[in-house]
Amino acid sequence: MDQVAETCAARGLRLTPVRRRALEVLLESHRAVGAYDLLKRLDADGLGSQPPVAYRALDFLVSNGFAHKVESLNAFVACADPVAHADPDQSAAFLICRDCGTVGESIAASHAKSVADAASSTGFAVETAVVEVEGTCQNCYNAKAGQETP
Amino acid sequence: MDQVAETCAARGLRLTPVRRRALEVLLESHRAVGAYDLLKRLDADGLGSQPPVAYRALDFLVSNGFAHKVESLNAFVACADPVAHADPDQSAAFLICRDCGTVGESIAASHAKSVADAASSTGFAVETAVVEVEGTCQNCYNAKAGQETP
DNA sequence: CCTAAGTCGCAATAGTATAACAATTCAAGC
DNA sequence: GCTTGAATTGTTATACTATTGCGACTTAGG
Repeated sequence: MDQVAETCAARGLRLTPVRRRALEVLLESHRAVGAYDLLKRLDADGLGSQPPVAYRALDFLVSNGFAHKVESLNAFVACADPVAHADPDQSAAFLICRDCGTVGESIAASHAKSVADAASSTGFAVETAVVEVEGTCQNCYNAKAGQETP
Repeated sequence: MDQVAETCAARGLRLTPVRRRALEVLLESHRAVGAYDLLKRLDADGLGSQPPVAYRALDFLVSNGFAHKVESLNAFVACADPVAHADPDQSAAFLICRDCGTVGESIAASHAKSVADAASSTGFAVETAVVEVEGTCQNCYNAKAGQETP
């Protein structure tokens, strides 16, 4: 959060109350947040109640690399390392747990990059790469294994 | 198309008129097709006019590995090789051109697989992997290069 | 036959996202 | 301070994507 504030200052971006609060919400919930869930939170804080409020804040965060959209959930997460993703619209890779809903940005860069490289080598000019893996995280997997015939 | 018909017969799946026509539409347009675009086509053929008609057909095609959903477009494409994707919900990788809209299933298997493997090695139980690269395909890239200062 | 699973037709509704435009705020230069 | 232009916000309306629920019907298998 402080990182982001600094980055904004450095780049002359305006981290307005709505945008700041939106990022806080994403950071607090370690899962993907839908635009309308975010909107509820913003509305509760008196920061606006109409869809464009949420979408504009999210657009800002995403296009400046502070958050990502998880396409397969139609939802958004805070970026794990805003500084590394200095470039807007940079690629990331996500592990999405279907049981607990957490979204990890773990295997990230290397694989997103290798995919992008492979695409480039076929003459395709890459703009963004989306890599999303859905399944069960280790915690939930263990938990389920423990439950069977208890 | 014939392949799919055979596969359905072999697996005891019912390739009904709506489903067959839906697959034809996907195959004919070498781009991603939205559910409502598909619905228009089906309606024109008197095969139904309500959203569930399209979504049910698409569900059938996707869950049997005859088509894929392109998450970043909220649209669907026919699977390039239905037989290879014998497993339902199998992974694929797409190259999506922002200029001409074509969706290629090119760099596919190897990368989707390596991503899935990497996830597995961290203890994550993979169910599906989504790999989508957006950018400009070679054709469009060359076309644009030719256009500059004509 | 008959029955159970799968499919279809239809109506309603839920969820996601954008367009358009007026009003306001802000930072910077004069 | 004042002006000006760009960015941001407020608001309304609307478009697009997707699912739920239920009753009717078809179909394969007993």
